[in-house]
Amino acid sequence: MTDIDGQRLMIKVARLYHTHEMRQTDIAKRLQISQSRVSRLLAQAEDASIVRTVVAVPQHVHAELEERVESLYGLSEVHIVDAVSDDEAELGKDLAHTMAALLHDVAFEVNTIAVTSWSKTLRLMIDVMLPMRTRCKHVIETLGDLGPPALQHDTARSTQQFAALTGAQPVFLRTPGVAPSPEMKELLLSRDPHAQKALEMLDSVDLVLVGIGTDEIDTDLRPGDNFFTDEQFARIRELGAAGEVCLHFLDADGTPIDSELEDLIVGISREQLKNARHRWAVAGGARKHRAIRAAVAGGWVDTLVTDGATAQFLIDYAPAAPQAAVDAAQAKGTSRRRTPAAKG
Amino acid sequence: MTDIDGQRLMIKVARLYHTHEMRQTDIAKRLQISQSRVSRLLAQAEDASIVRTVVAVPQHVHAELEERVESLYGLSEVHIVDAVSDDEAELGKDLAHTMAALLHDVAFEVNTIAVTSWSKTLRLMIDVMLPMRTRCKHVIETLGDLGPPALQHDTARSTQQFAALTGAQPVFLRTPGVAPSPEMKELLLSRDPHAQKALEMLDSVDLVLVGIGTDEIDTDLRPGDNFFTDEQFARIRELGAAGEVCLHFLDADGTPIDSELEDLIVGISREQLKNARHRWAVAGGARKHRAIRAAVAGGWVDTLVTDGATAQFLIDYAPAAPQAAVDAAQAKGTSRRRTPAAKG
DNA sequence: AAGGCTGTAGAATATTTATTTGGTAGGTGC
DNA sequence: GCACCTACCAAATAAATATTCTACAGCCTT
Repeated sequence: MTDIDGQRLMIKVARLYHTHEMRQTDIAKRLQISQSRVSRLLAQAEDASIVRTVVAVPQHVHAELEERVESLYGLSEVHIVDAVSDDEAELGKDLAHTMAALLHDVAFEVNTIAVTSWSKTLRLMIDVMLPMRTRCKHVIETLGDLGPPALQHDTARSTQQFAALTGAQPVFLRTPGVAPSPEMKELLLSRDPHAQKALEMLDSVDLVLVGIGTDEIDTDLRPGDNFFTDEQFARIRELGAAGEVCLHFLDADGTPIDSELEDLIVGISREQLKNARHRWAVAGGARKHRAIRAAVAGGWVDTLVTDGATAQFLIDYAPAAPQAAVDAAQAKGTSRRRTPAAKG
Repeated sequence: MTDIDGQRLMIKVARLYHTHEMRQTDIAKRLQISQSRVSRLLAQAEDASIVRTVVAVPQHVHAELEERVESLYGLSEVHIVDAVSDDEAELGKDLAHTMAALLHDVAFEVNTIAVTSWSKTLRLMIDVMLPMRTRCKHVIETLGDLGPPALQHDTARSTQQFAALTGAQPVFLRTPGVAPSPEMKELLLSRDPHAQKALEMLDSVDLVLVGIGTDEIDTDLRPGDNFFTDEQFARIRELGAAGEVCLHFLDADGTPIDSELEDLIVGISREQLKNARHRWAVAGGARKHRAIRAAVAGGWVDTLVTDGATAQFLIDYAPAAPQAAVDAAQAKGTSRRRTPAAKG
């Protein structure tokens, strides 16, 4: 009682302040409490995310760039955030917020979402998301566990939270994401009906959210620590890897690279990925340019959230034959256009 | 150029302030501008609604009340705002914000929305809405013009803005909403192909947004001024009117009242209203209790946004035979449950 | 080219908000 | 009952933000 009562007060104060635009002192007077309490309640409300402020970038700001990338690579949507700086951390925040806003108003029906909580940007996105009212039933992880236990924990928590925010059931993949050997992979899976189920469910997802990785080992991950080793990375680079999507390595043009590494991954398969009705990626920053180009050129993604510099890179190094565009065009009609939405 | 450039700066500042949580002075230093300018840019961003703060009431706060109303009246969803006061103006604001938030994440596909911009609360809602990404094609007015030209203008502007916000095409009904006589109605319509088209389009709408009116004349409207006269209102009250939805008068239990007034209305018909896939109403306040009860008891609405006191009224005076519930139950399976969506 | 008009900027200042301080009331465990 | 919490207040103050005030740049007008 006392707790819900406190929450009531918090909401009331938040309402008076934000939607009725009253001053804190006036609210204090009206509710017979001190101004300091009003201030604190507002702070509480913020970090209980009862109050959330969104920065909605009006369309058209980058319309040109966006459309050029879209048509060059045959993407259905590109969203460019004009990053606040080149700093990776700050860029990440911007990307995350943009993706969150985007996700928040998907315009199509969604039953199943696959999410790569293993991506730093996507985890950040989940942290800044608001609850959404969807009909989503299941949120499935795209990959098994990677890296040290602390990271695994974070990842699981993010998946959990994402499910909570969408009102869906989380489906975890609590299995090593990279097995030491193909035999081990089979062995692990054979003993884990949950994982088997999860992998099966990845056959039909409406929306998959992925990050895009480079051909280098992530700083959060120790080589070999539940992940590929330095040697394996070296090997895959030799084979021409420019980046990866859900640990499927791609060459510079996005063609998937067949290697023994493929047989070690426990997670969404290439086919499953391509089968997903919508495939959204978020990634940016100079370090990832090549990888991003690979992912979009190969058609592994149909919606991209990135920064202006990356977009420019994509334009400068557009593929001669826009393979994905060809794919898309012959698959079905042609892609839907962006929502205008003006200002009054 | 200069304008879009200014906008860029505005957005950048908004980002730095809101998503990166920097102080104004730091932003000023970083961008080599004065703090006052930062403050002003932020203010600009607010009223260009590039920045919007939402107060999202967590679910469960009123879950009990809501569910009781839902089951007593067979509504698919009831949303209760804990109003900040009983004052009608303040209540209206709260209702409007809540409805806007709700609308912002509809979970179903929407092609056509019918909107009653003639309702004060709905106009307010439109003012506080953010742009939504939907697939909505058309936004149609549910009623012709009412009241003085100034009000007509506001209404048209609201419809226009609503369409812009949803990325849809507005379909206006620029015709008197109440004709002086049935003959005049026919005459007016026969000369107005636009209106005819609009009325036809109301045959299949996915979502209709309505207010709920009482059995008294609205203060914004002069009797007779493009509206019903005092006499007509007296007459319909005699016939037992408790309220109206889109000018269709209902008795205390929501049964529509047949009268000559029906033949004067230019707007969505009863049948069209009932045919709409989703019917959302927003209304509250003591003055409207009876009218709201009528509207929900008669099944004219399937989702209601209201205040706690009204909800309590609805419970206290629940219909003996929950007619709408019966309707709904036999029509199709049973209605979907609310989205939980928890907090991390 | 001078004079007015407008809009924008920064410096200074006023206002608002956040935090600290010191003190009281209620609750809890011992 | 007493020590020891916590939550709150009032008041004071620090910090942050909004709003002056003034200057000046651009641009008509004459």
